[in-house]
Amino acid sequence: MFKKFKIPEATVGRLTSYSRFLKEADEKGISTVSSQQIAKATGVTPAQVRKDLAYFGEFGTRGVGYNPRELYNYIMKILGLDRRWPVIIVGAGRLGAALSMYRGFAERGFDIAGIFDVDPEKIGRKIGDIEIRPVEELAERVKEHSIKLGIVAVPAASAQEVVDIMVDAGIKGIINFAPVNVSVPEGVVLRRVDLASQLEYLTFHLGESR
Amino acid sequence: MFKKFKIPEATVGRLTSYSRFLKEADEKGISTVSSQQIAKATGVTPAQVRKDLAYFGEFGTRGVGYNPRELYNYIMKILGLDRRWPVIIVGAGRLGAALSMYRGFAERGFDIAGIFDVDPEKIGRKIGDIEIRPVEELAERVKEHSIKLGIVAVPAASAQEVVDIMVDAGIKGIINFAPVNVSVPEGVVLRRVDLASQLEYLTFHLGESR
DNA sequence: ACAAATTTGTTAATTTTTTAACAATGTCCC
DNA sequence: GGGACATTGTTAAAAAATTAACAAATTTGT
Ligand SMILES: NC(=O)c1ccc[n+]([C@@H]2O[C@H](COP(=O)([O-])OP(=O)(O)OC[C@H]3O[C@@H](n4cnc5c(N)ncnc54)[C@H](O)[C@@H]3O)[C@@H](O)[C@H]2O)c1
Ligand SMILES: NC(=O)c1ccc[n+]([C@@H]2O[C@H](COP(=O)([O-])OP(=O)(O)OC[C@H]3O[C@@H](n4cnc5c(N)ncnc54)[C@H](O)[C@@H]3O)[C@@H](O)[C@H]2O)c1
Repeated sequence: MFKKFKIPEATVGRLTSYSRFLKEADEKGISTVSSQQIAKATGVTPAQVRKDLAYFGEFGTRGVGYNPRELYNYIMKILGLDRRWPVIIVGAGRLGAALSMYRGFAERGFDIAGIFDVDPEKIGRKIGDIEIRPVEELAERVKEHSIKLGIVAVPAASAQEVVDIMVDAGIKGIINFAPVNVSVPEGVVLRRVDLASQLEYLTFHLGESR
Repeated sequence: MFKKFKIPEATVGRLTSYSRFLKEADEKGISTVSSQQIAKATGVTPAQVRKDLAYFGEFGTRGVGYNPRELYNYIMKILGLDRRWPVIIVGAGRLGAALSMYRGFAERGFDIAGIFDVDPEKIGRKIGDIEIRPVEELAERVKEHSIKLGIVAVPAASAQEVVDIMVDAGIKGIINFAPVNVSVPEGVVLRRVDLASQLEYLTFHLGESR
């Protein structure tokens, strides 16, 4: 599709920011934006914006700038968001429930296509209009709907076990919210989100000025 | 305190991982660990572990390794976690509620010291044993308890407004969960956590194999 | 039509981060 | 006590990412 030799990890995150700004600009009826404006709005340098885009092609016009809608569409395609993605969540606790109801996912093309848990108390209940199902049904559902994405929101002690079940079922991309390192086989993309660590980043830097 | 010339941003995140492993090792009664073992458990290279630590001092013994408890204590000190930190949360919605109840924060030294919202329906209710208070009371509470850390869990449209209130009150480190760029003055550390973007990282990489 | 002003895409330079290499130090075993 | 082995701290090399610079393309004003 696009040349994907070696894209800096951070570029992907910035593309998300750019796309959000571009969508807003388009909705305001703006017909051209410069790398300067994109940079200002997203907190990076104009050179960075152009460099990031250059990995994937030429999307602007010299002397003019970019068309927001057009560039937005390109970026969404680069990110793989020119389609909708079903996502399963394992762990219907507080975090799992919050994520299940998060409208921001749907806005970016992600549909919650299943919530699983082991707690008999929770199975059968609904979060929004999705019923919590036992983990035993996970594989069937993943296969039936060719689901590729999963979110792990179970306690740390169960995270690896859940990841293994997901991988066996055919999940190819996983976000793990449990504060523990889990391993996945080649070909499965894993991302850990450690919220306590985010706070620690702050305290580390506050410490600098002591 | 420590020399802090220029520490890679990623180092801070890795220190969190190391510390978690070291705590476990210590609790198992293990008396020495090597950079090799730390690396294996946290998914990095041994050289990386030693380099990360070298920014801050010498914590091991050549030919031997590190004492888990000792190194754990050092790292916690480096991260600024040799004390407890009160944290306020603004936005008592689904995410704010989940975060308020998250035991993982307390385990790392963070205490939820206030939850604020504007919704009259929510003010006065309790999450766990903390009462949701109106945002108007934020400044008073922050000043009274010298609170330095805040979490923003309000809709994107209100994020900047809330950040401004926090900064005015004296908050020095902020985590923003709203999918929007907000700005803070010099001297305030800001971190954005964009969960949709995490999923997009996955779809981007899944796209590679198409 | 042409000069001045913009703004991109791309290449080069710089900076930052990671990885590798190895001398210094310590343990273990005979 | 000495040689084989292990493991750190540190320096050097390599790789990756960011920033800067500038030629090419476009628009605007005269
Ligand atoms: N609550 C937060 O704000 C928050 C923030 C960051 C990280 N986390 C992490 O996310 C995870 C979930 O946190 P939480 O607060 O929602 O916890 P929780 O205890 O409220 O929910 C965990 C859920 O997982 C289910 N579960 C346990 N083992 C399971 C298994 N093997 N298969 C399927 N489901 C299983 C439990 O029944 C429960 O419903 C934890 O690892 C936590 O550290 C939570
Ligand atoms: N729910 C999730 O899992 C999730 C995940 C990632 C990011 N987010 C982001 O976190 C934020 C909160 O999400 P949510 O799902 O909890 O939304 P929510 O609507 O459930 O809660 C938002 C809360 O903020 C309060 N609020 C609004 N304006 C305020 C103001 N000016 N001052 C104080 N409080 C105010 C509202 O009264 C409400 O209680 C959003 O920006 C969302 O995009 C949510």
